[in-house]
Amino acid sequence: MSTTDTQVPAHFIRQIIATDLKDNKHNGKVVTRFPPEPNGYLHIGHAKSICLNFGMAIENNGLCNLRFDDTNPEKESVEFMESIERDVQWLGFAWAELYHASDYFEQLYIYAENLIEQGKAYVDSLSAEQIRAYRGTLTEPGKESPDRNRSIAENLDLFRRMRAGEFADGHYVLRAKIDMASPNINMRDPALYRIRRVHHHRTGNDWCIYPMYDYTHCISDALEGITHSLCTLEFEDHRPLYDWVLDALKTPCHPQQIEFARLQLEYTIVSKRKLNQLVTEKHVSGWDDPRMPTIAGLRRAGFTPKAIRDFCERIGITKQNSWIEMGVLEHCIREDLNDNSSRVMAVLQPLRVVIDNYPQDQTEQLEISNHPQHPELGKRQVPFSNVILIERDDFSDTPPPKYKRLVEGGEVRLRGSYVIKCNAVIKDANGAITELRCSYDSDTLGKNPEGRKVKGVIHWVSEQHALSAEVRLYNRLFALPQPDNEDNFLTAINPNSLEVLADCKVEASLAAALPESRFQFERNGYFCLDKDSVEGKLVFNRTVTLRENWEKD
RNA sequence: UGGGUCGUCGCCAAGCGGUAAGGCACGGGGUUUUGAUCUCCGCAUACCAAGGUUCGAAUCCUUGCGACCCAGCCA
Repeated sequence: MSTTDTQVPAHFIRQIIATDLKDNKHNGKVVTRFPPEPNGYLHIGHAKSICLNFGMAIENNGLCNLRFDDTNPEKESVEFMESIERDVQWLGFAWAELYHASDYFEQLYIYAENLIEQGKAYVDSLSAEQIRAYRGTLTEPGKESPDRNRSIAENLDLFRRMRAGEFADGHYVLRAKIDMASPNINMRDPALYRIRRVHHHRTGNDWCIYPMYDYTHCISDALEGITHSLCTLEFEDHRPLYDWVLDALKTPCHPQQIEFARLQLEYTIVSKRKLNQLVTEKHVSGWDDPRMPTIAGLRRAGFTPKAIRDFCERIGITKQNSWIEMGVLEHCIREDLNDNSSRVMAVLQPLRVVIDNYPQDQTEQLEISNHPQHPELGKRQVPFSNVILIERDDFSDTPPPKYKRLVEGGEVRLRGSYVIKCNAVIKDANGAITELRCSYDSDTLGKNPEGRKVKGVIHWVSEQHALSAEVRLYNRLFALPQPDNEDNFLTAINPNSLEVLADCKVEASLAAALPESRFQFERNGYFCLDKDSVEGKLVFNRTVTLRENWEKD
C-alpha cells in the first residue's frame, strides 16, 4: 500500500466483488448490467446506478450491458429508449452489449413450459381481485387457488392456448407454485405471465402474453452471464424469488443479486411517475427542463458528466436510507466548472455608466485572461469605451455596512480595466437611478492606484459592443426538502423556480459561443448557452451561483 | 401483530475486537483586480439505548427503541 493509492471508498459492493475475484467465484469475471425500463427519462438516481454498474465493470476489467426491461409495453416507448441511450453515453459510459428483455421472450416462454412440466407453475383462472383476496395479508397466510392442482398436461395446454391468443386479457395468468403461507408475500405464488393484447414497440403483435419482472429479470441476467446483479433496496424481498426461479431452471449461471439504497436528493423527486406528471401537466417545459433532476435536465442546465460522476462517487453506496443535501451536488459542479470554464463578463441587470473624461469615440481593446488560475486557457479582447453597463446591485446610494462596490463619491475597480469614481447620480422623476456619471483614472490599467486602496471590483460591458441576451435564473424546483412527504407533492413546488431576465448584456466574445458551452459569468455564477438561442438573442441558463461567503443583510 | 433491511458529527460515509478516516455544510485566519478560487485552523472522550463478554467493544452477545420496504395480472 502506497500513500498515493486512490482514495475511492471501499463500499460493500466493491468488497463483495473483490472477495469473489479472489475466490475465483465467476472465473475471475465481472459482468454487470444497467436495466432501465424505457418508461421515462433517466434521472440523477439512475446516474447512481449507472456509475455503480459501469464503474464496477471498468474497475475490474469486466463488462457492463445496457438492457431495456421492456416487459410492460403499455408504458414504454421508443422515445424513452433513445433518450436513455443518449444519456448513458453522455454520462461517459459505453455498454458492452445492448439488449432488451424482449430479446428473450421466446426463451422465457420455453423456460415457463419447463416450469410447468416440473409442476412448479400453473395456470390460474382467478381474477385479479380474487388473487388479491387469496393472497392473505402481511400477518395472515394466503389461501391456495382452486386451480393450484391442475394437471401438468392441462396447464401446458392452457398456457399454450394463452400464447395462441385463445383467451381474453386477464382471463388466465401463469403463476409459480411456491408457498401461499410464506411470510414473504412475494413467494405466495407470484404471477409469471399475464395476457395483454398490447402492441410492443419491438416485438409488435407477436405476443399477447407478457412475462412479469420477477420472472424476466433473473433469467435475463443469467442468459447474459451477469455475475453481480445490482439493484435497489425495494427488491430485497424479491431475492428469494430471483433465486427460486434460477434454482428451478437450468440457466447458464446464477447471478448474485445485491441491493443498495436508492438516491434521495433534497428538494427533488426521483419518481418517474411524478416526473412524468410534471411534464404532462406542464409544470416544467419538458423532460429536459433545467429544473428537472433528469440527466437531460441537468445537462441543459449546464452540469457536466464529470460532476455527476463525481457526485455519485462521493455519496457512497450503502444499504442505509439517506437524504443527500443539495450542497453536495452543487459543490461537485462548482468544483468542475471553477476549474474548467472560461470567465466572461455579463451584466444581468444593467445600469448605464458614462465616463465623462474618457474620449467619446474611442474604443480600447483590453486583453483579459480567460481564467485567473489557468493561463493556458488563453486571453481574449474585451472592448472598453466611454459608456459602459454595470450591475444595478453594484451601485448603492444607501450602502449597507462593509459594502465594497460603487457609491457616490467612491471608487471601484472595473475588472480587467480601470478604476472609476462616481461623481454624480442621475435619477428620473420617480427618483429611480437611471445613470451614473463617472471619471476614470488612466493610470490604473494593470496597476494599483497611487496612495489609496480600492477594494471593490465589479464586472461591466461596453454598451455599444455588448450583445443582448436572455438569462434564465433557475432555482430549486421544490420549496421543501422532501416534497414526497406532502400529501400532494405539487403543493411543494417552488413558485420562484425560474426568473427570466430578458434584457441582459454580455460581452462581445460570446458571439461565437456554441449551445451547451459553459462559462463563468464573473461574480454571478456558472451559465450554459441554451439551444433556444437565436441570431441576435443569446439564451443562457444558470447552472449554479458562485458561493457567497459574506453575510448579506 | 408476519417477513426483510438499516441505525457512527447538521448531511453523507470509513471502520470488520486494539482505543472514531474522509467529503459536504458550518465557524475563524491568510492570499486575491471575481465578496469566487486557493490556503491554514477548528468542528463526535463519542458510535440508537441498556445490560453483558473481554486486559480492551462502534465492532462480539442479550434485550429494548426507532426508521424504511413488502399485500400490482408495475418495474
